[in-house]
Parts: sequence; C-alpha cells; structure tokens
Amino acid sequence: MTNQDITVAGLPSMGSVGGTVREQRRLETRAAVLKAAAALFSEAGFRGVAVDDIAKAAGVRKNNLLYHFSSKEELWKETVDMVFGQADEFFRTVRSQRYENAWEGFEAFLRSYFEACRRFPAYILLPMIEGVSDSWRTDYIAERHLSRHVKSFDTYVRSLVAQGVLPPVEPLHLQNILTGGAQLFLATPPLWRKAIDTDTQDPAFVETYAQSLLGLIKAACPTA
Amino acid sequence: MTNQDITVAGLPSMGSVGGTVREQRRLETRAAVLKAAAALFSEAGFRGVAVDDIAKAAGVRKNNLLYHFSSKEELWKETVDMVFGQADEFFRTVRSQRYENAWEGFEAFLRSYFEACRRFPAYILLPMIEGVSDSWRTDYIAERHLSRHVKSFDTYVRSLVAQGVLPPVEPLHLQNILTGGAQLFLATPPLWRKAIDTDTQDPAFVETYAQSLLGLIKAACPTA
DNA sequence: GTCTATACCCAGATAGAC
DNA sequence: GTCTATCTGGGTATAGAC
Repeated sequence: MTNQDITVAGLPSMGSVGGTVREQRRLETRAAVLKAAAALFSEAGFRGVAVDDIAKAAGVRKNNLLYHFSSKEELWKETVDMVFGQADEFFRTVRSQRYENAWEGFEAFLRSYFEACRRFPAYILLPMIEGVSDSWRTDYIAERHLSRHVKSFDTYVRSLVAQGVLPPVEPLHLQNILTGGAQLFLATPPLWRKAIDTDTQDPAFVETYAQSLLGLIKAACPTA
Repeated sequence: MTNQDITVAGLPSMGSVGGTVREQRRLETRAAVLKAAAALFSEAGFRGVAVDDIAKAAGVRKNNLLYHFSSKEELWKETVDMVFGQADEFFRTVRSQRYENAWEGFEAFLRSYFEACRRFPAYILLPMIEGVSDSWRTDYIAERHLSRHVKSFDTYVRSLVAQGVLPPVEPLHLQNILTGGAQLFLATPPLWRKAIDTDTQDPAFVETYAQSLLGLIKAACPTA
C-alpha cells in the first residue's frame, strides 16, 4: 500500500514504468475517496459533510484529498458520476437477459431495480437529498443523469402497458407507484428500524415487499 | 410589528398589561422563527442550515433568535414538534368526517394525505432528510412522532383490508405503496421540474396521480 | 427583548518542504 | 504524491449595554 515507487530501484520515476506505478496509486486513492464520498454525501448532503470526514473515512489526509480533486464541488460531481455509472452498468447487465415472456421479464426487472437501490443506496439517496431544494447540484443530477433514467424507465413501462402486461395507468404515475415505496423503505432504514423495529434493507424484507407489489399489479391487470 | 410596548403610555411594563404585550411579541417572534426553520431545516437538513439563515428568513437577529431558543438543537426539536402538530391537527379534522361507505372514506383519506404532504412538505421532508443516517434527530422523530403516525395509518389500512375494501396485501407494504409515490413526487419538486419539466406540486397533477393510484387499487380489489 | 461586540471553533483551501 | 503548517471565512454561542 505504501512506497510502491521504491520498488523501481530507487530511481526517480522516468518513462512509463514509474509513471504506471504512480498512476496505479493515483487510481487507488481516488477510488477509495470516491467510495467514502458516495456514502457520506448521500447520508448528510453536500453541506452536511466536511472534506475531512471523507478523507478520514478513505484513510487519506484532507490536503492530499484536495490534491486529487481540487475542490469539494468537483469531488461531489465525480462522486455522482461514479454512482450513476455503477447503476447504469448494473441495469445494462440486467436488461441484456432474455425471459420466457414479458411479465417474467418485468418481474425480474422490478426485483433488480430494488436490488440496485439496496446495493447502491447512493443511487436513490443523492437525488433525494439534493432534490428537495434548488441548487447547482439539483441541476447537475437532473440534467446529467436522472432525466435519462426516468425516460428510459418510462419507455419500458409504456411498452408493457401497450402490451397489456401492466394495467392501463399513466406511465409516469405507474413508474412512481412501482418505485416510490421501495425508495421510501430503502432510503431511510434507520428511521424504520427505530419507528417500527423493522430492517427494511434486509433482502428477505425487500423480497416480500416485491411480492406484495407484484401481486397487486397482477391483480389489477385485466389480461393477467 | 415594532415597539408595541410604547402603546402602554410609555410607562415601564408593570403588572399583567405590559407582560401580556411582551408575551404576544414573544409568541410572534417564536412563530416566525419556527416557520422559517421548518422550511430551511427540511430543505437542507440540520447541518446544512445556519442559525443565521433562519434568523434572516424570519426577520430577526441571530443573537435574538438564540435568546428565544437557546440552541440550534432546541430550535430543531421545537420545529419538528410544530410540524407534526400541524399534521396531527389536519388529520384529526379529516378523520372526524363521515362518509357514505368505507371506500369513499378511503378515497377522501388518501386525497387528504396527499394534500397534507403538499401543504406541509416539512412533514415528509424532515423524516426523509434526517432518516437516512443515524443520529439523535432520527431518534427524536421516530420515537416522538413517526412511530405513532405509522401505527395509526397501519390500523386504518388493516381494518379496510379486513373489510375487503382494500386488496389483501400486507398492511405495512400497502401503506408504503399508497404513500411512497406521492412522497417521491412531493419531496423533490425541483428535481422533477428539471428532469422531466413537470410541476409535481401542482394540485391538478396530484389529483391525477391520486386517480391513477385509486384506480389501480380498486381494480386489484376482489370485492370492488 | 433586542442590539453590538466578540470569543471560540471548525470548515475549505493553499504554500512549500520532502 | 504526501506531508506540516497556515490562511481565511463562516459557524454557534455568550457577554453586556440599552
């Protein structure tokens, strides 16, 4: 973890060898910082987190962090890009699979959406925590990422409604009915644990919630 | 708004008359501060707001604010109590009304719930913004207010399921399906406006969402 | 009850040695 | 690339005059 440069015969880095080792450490440090930043920014919001908190969580010095990212604002932006990049990658994998019929595909999709929210809580927390007020951060998330995600979800839901797989409900509303409850459960686990003593992040709990929701949707679908 | 004391003949306040006027101004100042605090705390969270921001929004000096509330923490707690007090009052009024049948009562209840979220956004924002991480604020909201609200909602939903007015879905899950989407729409209007150019706080939009949701629930209910 | 002044601390960011 | 040291601004809270 430390002093990897020295393995290069103690010579000052010259050419591609030393550069590669430095590059590797650079990437490691950046990755550690981004991971810590995702957790902290999504828990307390931009203003609620100190750069030093992130640095401590990532195991680097504050000033070193600011060497790599130059400002708190730039760090936040790169964090958002990373989080949505992870989600994009996850959904790409899921959507590439094939299923027996459209309903089974939908079941798998909804479960995978819940799983993504559970595994990458920052994916729902960052928009939620920054979206309540108007700021450059709201702009950034909305324009750069969320708009695309909502429209993609909308297209999918719309086609399923057209096929009669989903009930004839306005697609935007249906999208929110499908995702809202799970986001509520998965965004604020400490609150649910304290208020009703339930671990809403537990995979078993999420699965029973998915079954409840899927059952309701199926019951409401005329062609089911 | 200023110097109301002087109306008491310029005499130094003595006995109940001067005391009453002072008491009135005290209440006015406190009310103004609490109103501003509710808006700001729910937008940016506890750490994201400075006492001075609240003071400016309320039209008082920072140090005067701290005379009335003694600390930022106490101000936050009183703000939460006030917001949930407003919601309690609103729901008490709604629940006291009588309806033709249980389904109509449910329709009215759900609409009034959405209306409460729309009119008192702090009611959903404070739990949401503080509930993502573990802190004394999560404890305070959960134990002092949210637990009671969730259980009350649960009792109501449970009785409707038992009557066959609502479909046979686990009450806790059903509660979240009913409230999650609206909370999502009403918690982050700036985000929705920027991402899909829709005003999710517009009463007409909320009403169409309520219709979509009620239609779905009714279609899924065997005895409807 | 409201003001001015200020103590004290912590935040983000920069400079320069190594 | 990482460290120590430091600057500057803004944050909560208190003291004391009016």
